[in-house]
Amino acid sequence: MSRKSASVRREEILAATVEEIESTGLRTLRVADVAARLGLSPSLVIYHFVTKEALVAAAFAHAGENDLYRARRLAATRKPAAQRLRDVVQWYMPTGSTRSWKIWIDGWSAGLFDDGVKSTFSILDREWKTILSELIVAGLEVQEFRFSHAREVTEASANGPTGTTVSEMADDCATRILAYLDGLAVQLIFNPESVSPETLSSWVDAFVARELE
Amino acid sequence: MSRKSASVRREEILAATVEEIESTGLRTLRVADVAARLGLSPSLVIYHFVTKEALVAAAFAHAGENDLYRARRLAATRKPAAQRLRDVVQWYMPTGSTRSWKIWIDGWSAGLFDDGVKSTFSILDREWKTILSELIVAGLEVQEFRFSHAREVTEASANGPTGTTVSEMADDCATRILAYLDGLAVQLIFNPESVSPETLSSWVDAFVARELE
DNA sequence: GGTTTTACTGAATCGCTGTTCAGTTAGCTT
DNA sequence: AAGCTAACTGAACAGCGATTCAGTAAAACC
Repeated sequence: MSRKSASVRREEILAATVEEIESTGLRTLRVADVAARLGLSPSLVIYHFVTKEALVAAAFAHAGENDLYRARRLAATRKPAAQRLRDVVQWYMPTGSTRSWKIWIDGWSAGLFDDGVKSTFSILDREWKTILSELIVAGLEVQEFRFSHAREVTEASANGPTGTTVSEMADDCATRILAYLDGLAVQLIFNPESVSPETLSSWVDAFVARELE
Repeated sequence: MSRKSASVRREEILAATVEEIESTGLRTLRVADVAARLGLSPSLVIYHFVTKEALVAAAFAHAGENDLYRARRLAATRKPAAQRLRDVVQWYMPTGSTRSWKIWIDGWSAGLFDDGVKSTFSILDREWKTILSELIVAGLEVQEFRFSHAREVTEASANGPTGTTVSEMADDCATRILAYLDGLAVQLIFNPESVSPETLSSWVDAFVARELE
């Protein structure tokens, strides 16, 4: 039987874990199933990750970083900022299969009462916000975006008109966009008949346009 | 030891289950803990609900119906439609404690791979949409709301301009509002430092205003 | 007051699954 | 080629927790 270096095996196991979570969910995740998926013994999984809890936490971080990696590449193109923003948003969206989204909903649930997972999600979320926020700022600088609306919203809030920098406003804007995307993903899973992927996509476009017109 | 009628006991057990889920989450929910919360034997819980899975499903439906009941009352006031819409939206929002929201995130996760729970959530979601949708239609009739924006969005979508009734448009509008609320709730839980309840509230107001200006 | 129904319990069961551990062997080093 | 390190396995363990079941006693009913 072929042996592999620890780092390679760990990667394989993480990938298998992610697949397993996506296909059957966290509730019924068994270490044995992850191992079986690779034709390995359950002991090996524990050998590499010490505990199931740690395995799960690592798997979420792994999946999250993968998505982020792709997003960062999309954000680093030479296209105009507006287009790059669109690309990144499209990538975040549950366009094709809702399958890949299920893992995040499962992850939220796990994060509710597990501080390790929770902080992983906080971090991933902030990374996404940073990507979007920077794209927004970039677009503002080249005047692809206005910001009329966001400014108005921010000034109406309790913060008061002073002390809100452009980047803070962009952060908030990113937060709103991501929130909308998350919420729509949930809708897509629980009421797929009421929202088709296409309408969903157009709604998101409209939302972004309203934020940055 | 005091005995109670089956229906009363069931209610008690459901309430206790909801509390238990809210405080420690679904992952670690044990029948024994629910029973202990009421000073009863675990066997009794099973006696009434046959299986843990059924108990959990019933608990979600129970909690959901409770929230809906309150929402319907808020929607049936004599206030102007705009105000009632506000009230219902505020009630849906995670204003005070995020605690009550955790159960829904847990519920989504459970619904991902449990068709019983999933359909419960579909139903609850449709109920919420109906409430909002009817309020929107009511507001339109009295011309408290315009609908300029929503019309424009709908016509831009793949459906084509024909065949979209007012009530369909209101439904879609409700879907978008609920999605935004769901997404913001998730944000509030995983990045409470980046969004205060107040700003969140103002964002929602702005969103609704944009939809119905 | 007796009988039946039905809420309720305690203890035992039983399956499941994460984890341990003693041992095996592939593959690198020298 | 010998030896060491580290990946890997199989079988056993262990604990948890849902479910069962035989039995108890409140109510409800007559």
